[in-house]
Amino acid sequence: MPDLRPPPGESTPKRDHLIATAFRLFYRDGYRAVGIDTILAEAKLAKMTLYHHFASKEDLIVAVLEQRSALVNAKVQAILSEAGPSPRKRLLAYFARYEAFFSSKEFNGCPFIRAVAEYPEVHSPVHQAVIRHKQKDIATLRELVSGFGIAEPSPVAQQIALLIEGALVSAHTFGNPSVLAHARDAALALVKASR
Amino acid sequence: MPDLRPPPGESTPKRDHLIATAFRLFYRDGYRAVGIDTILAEAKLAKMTLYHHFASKEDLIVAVLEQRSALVNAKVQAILSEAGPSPRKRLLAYFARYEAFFSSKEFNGCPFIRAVAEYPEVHSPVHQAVIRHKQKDIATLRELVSGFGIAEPSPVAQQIALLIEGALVSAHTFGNPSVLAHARDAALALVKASR
DNA sequence: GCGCTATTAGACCGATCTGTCTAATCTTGA
DNA sequence: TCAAGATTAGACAGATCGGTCTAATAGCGC
Repeated sequence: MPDLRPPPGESTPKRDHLIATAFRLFYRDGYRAVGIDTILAEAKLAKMTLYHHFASKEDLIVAVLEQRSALVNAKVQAILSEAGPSPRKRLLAYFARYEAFFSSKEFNGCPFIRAVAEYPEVHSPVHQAVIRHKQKDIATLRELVSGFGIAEPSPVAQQIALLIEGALVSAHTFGNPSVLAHARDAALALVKASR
Repeated sequence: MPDLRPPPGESTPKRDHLIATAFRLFYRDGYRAVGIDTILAEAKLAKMTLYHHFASKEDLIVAVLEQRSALVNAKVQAILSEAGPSPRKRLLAYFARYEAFFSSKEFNGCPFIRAVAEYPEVHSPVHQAVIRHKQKDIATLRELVSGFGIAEPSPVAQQIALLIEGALVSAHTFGNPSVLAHARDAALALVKASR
């Protein structure tokens, strides 16, 4: 009878399906624009199933972002590990992944940046989930940059992070994935200039 | 009796007050998160006054963005004209303006980027208004960069535009205005590298 | 087979949403 | 002075929102 909520983050088929469906709709239309009824209709699940796995819509959004973050990080690490040891090749592989993302027909900007736009307060759990993800992003970039043997990799990693954030936003705004090439060129120039 | 809508864009006191109030609330909480009833209560205006001046909430949002775009452009042009002819000083003045913006207590990211996040479809009138604004932004940057006598100013202007977009997003995400310094340093490095 | 839990469909709640309508009032220029 | 347009307050509509609740059912370990 208790119908207690299972421990958060534990993967179950229904929960995963809910998260996947929610992400697709949130990413296409926006977090506030999509109601839970729409998600449930699309996922063909009952309302109580959602509230069995998640405390609230906001809680679902956080879970969506965390799952997405894990997925993205795993993909990036896989790509980097098969890119070999050359720092230049690794950086280019990193950019090549974004190129594929930008050119996919589902591309609709960065789901994390859009979440911050809709939950602007820094203390919001949604905003905090984005911060956690973007911090990992920067850590990866710092590791990438330090491969070049630069004395202080952090500032350069920060700069490249800005270029990528800008490219994500700009590609979405203009509906044009080609801006990523500018980000890549600038990143290579910055690495070269700091050696 | 007809109560026809006045020509769009024509400035009247009530209309201006409505736009100013709407911008403040939209920028603080988000476009979908703020209802028209909230705006009207804050502006102390009646509902029919809003629908006398604007066809819909979306129409109001477009007007808000257009007014903001005009305001920002005027401010930038004023700052550039008092910065004198030195291209380096002009670029630094341009960045200094962002620094003031980032550090203001009202700073909550870029209202245009946040509008695109909430109206992701490129054909949406809101999205289109953002595109118009960002195109002017890039034109200003191109003019700024061409002052350095670079052979092809466009790519460099594009790269700096990405850095600024990234800084806007990143400062909001992390609640930390200091990222702008990284953008400025990278911009200077890119200009230097392309000469 | 039994019993526990997850899941189901859907009614229901109170709040909120955008937008329309009315009817009275204020403002202002001819 | 008077008529036309602008503005008012607020009721109202119809839809949707997130979330709760019930009662029946489905699935599964023992």
